[in-house]
Amino acid sequence: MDRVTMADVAKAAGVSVATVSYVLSGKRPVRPETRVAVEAAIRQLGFTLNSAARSLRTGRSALVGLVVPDLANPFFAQLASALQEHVRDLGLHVVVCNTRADRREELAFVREAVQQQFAGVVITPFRLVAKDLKPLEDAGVPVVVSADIRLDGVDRVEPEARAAMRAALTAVTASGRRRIAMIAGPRDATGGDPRLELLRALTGQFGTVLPHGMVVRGEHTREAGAAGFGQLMGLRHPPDAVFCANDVIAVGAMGRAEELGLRIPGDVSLIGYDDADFASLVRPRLTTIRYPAGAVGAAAARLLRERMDGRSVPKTLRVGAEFVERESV
Amino acid sequence: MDRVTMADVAKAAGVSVATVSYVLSGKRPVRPETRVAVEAAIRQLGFTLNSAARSLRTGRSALVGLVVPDLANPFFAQLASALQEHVRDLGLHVVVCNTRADRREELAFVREAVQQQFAGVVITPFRLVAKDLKPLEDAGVPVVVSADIRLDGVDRVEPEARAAMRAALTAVTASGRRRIAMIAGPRDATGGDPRLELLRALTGQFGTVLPHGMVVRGEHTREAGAAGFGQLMGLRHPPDAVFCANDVIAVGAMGRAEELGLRIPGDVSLIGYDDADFASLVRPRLTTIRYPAGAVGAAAARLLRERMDGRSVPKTLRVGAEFVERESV
DNA sequence: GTGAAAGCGCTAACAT
DNA sequence: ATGTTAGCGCTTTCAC
Repeated sequence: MDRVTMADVAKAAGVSVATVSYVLSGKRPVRPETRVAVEAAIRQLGFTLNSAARSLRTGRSALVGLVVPDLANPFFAQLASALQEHVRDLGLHVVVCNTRADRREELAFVREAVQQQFAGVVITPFRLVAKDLKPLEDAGVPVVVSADIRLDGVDRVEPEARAAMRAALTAVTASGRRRIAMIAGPRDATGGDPRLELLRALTGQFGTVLPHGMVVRGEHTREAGAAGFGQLMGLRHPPDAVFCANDVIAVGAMGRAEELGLRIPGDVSLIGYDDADFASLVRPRLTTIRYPAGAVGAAAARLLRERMDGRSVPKTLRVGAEFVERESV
Repeated sequence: MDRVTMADVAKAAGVSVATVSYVLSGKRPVRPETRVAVEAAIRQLGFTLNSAARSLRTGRSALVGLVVPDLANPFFAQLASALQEHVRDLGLHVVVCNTRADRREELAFVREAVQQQFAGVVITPFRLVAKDLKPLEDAGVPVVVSADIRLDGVDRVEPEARAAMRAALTAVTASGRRRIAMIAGPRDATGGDPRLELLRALTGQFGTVLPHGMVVRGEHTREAGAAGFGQLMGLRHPPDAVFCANDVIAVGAMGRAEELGLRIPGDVSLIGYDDADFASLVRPRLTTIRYPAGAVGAAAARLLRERMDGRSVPKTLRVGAEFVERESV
């Protein structure tokens, strides 16, 4: 019981392999009766296309790489889920690449994507810069960068978070807080930390500032969140409101607050980012800026498809972020 | 700037393509100096293997499919992460398949795996039965089933949860609870619900029973957890301890308890399963049976590798589950 | 509207 | 220890 090939189908249907191929691809007209015969043969023999052969011939695989710093972070898990769902219709599969925020792993996956002739790559670069993505462009692999950093010449999906951040600041200052701080991502991350930049840009409008001493940095982990929060609270003049680069960090901070006997939001307000699903589960429920992973996945899929359909000018899609007020402010 | 092929490398190194291939694969001895020359040429030309060509030739791709009911469930996200990490060393990539517990999607992915000649498949079947996996075996694709259900003839990784469940029951009965209930998975899920069977088998030893009326069923979602809990609490004689088929369900139940004004564990004990990372985040902290996703991923990778190395008799690996006592009992 | 045939870049006999 | 070569199954040009 060997593999069924197009040749088998062709023989069974009394046509040439070329015709079988064209019936499948629709790339040239086929007489209805021929089509029917071929389709019958396909069904009868249980033929399925060999994608390795197709890839070899066309120079493109049916794989989309998803490169993220932490697949276990619910935000990225949901992104993976959504992306997969959306590229399925295009007959594509999602290959996940967990880089653990490590630059070498990111680079390794970029190389893999070229080697495997991926149909596309969706990446949230963490320590990669624009030119690291160059090999992909050179190889003609469509790239979508999902991050709120400015990167030229590539398709991007980024949050539209200004209004949400403003709303957050409004809520924070309305509850009398003035000493704003942030637990941001690592200094050496790609693009610094755009969420920090946004916060900084906006604080001025609220009669406050975000002095350097009020910004601590770390990885996007609970541990870093705890450490950062501890650091902040050890200051001579500790903050009364702490923004976090994402919800994972915020949850770490919340844990440390409890250990320190600090009440949230009584003693200090805490604001997350992403609205990961545990955000509404922790106590107090985390007030956060929702960046919908599902919508991001959908946007990335759209960008990818447009590229594959021939668009050649870079495009960026904005996904709306939204202030979600719960109990931590 | 065309793609660099083995032929280019061979020419540059002054050898044949076969030699280049053998240098790469190590499948036959090569003189050191030859090897060096080839490696130099590879580096210099920036050659990378075309995996489509290799796959076409060998009849095997470098892809491992991970088929799960819900990629957004932290347990499966971590499994994906761990699996990827472990198969990387084998030069394999992980293709994720989110089936949303839908039998048709599960079947579709099994077909895909055959068509794409996957190097292996790790699957947590939800509505698939043994014979649905047959096409994979026929195609010679190594399969690892990750589930606590008995399936013959395939490699499996399953939890060793008896002791943990006994510990849970001990804790529950020690706090005076006797009216045990369970929110289990759907009746039509593959293998029924083994976690329910385990609980049922053990309750007898604790001087209690698990009558049919005390078992409600639903999907592995928060909504189903909430609904199931509500149903249980609407009983004439409601339970004073509720086991859940996983943590997602438990969290749903916890939410409904709050809406109902029921205190946990004051009025009713709640026990989860998995120890997803939000389990320690909810309040009260969820007491649960930890099934370590990372270890499951590692075990699956090991099984896969052994198969690829030639083992032909099915094998099952057990991963220890552990009772984690927190605040909900 | 259909067919014949040339490869895509590898691997693995089968030589030597 | 190395080289030659057939062919994996498809897509697509060129011919009819």
